[in-house]
Amino acid sequence: MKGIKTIASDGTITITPDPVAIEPLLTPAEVATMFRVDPKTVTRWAKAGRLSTVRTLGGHRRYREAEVRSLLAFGEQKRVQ
Amino acid sequence: MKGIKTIASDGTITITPDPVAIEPLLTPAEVATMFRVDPKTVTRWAKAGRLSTVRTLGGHRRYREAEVRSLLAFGEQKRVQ
DNA sequence: CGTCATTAGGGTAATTTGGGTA
DNA sequence: CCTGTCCAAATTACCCTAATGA
Repeated sequence: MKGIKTIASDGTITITPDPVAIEPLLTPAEVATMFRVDPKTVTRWAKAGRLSTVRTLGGHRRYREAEVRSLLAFGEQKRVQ
Repeated sequence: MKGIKTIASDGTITITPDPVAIEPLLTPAEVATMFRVDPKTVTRWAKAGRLSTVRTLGGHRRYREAEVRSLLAFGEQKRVQ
């Protein structure tokens, strides 16, 4: 069950979007690998406000995949010397 | 229909045929997906009292969707360009 | 009645945080 | 200004078996 549709005993019907599709997140290590930098550097970007973060209840950071990919795509553009 | 139909901003559709509202619950796997952590980590949060839990008669944990979403939003930081 | 994915447990690696420094 | 590294403490991930849920 992926939490798409639930029917309570009282007849309540709840349709919930797939949690996976709501907001794909990346770990610090994954972002670091994508940018070919140290995870610590990614943390500094987050601290500086260059990257938005979602925190786990334990304080670890998670990064939005869409935002990271967008930043990566921008950097991949060829620049004229 | 005698029921009440509500559509949340996140797309969740709730049809309640009775004035009594039933709280939507999430499985450990769903909460883990939303936070991008292991399901066992969600269990640790519950043990530590950081998440309120609803137990099935068999001992499995269920989590309140509203609480999970509010915790996710709380840690969000906006990007400063 | 079985079937199979998920969860609860517990234990042990791996990762992340934060500060300070190069 | 930006990045990599060392450190200790905290958090999270992965391993297993047995039980629960759908």
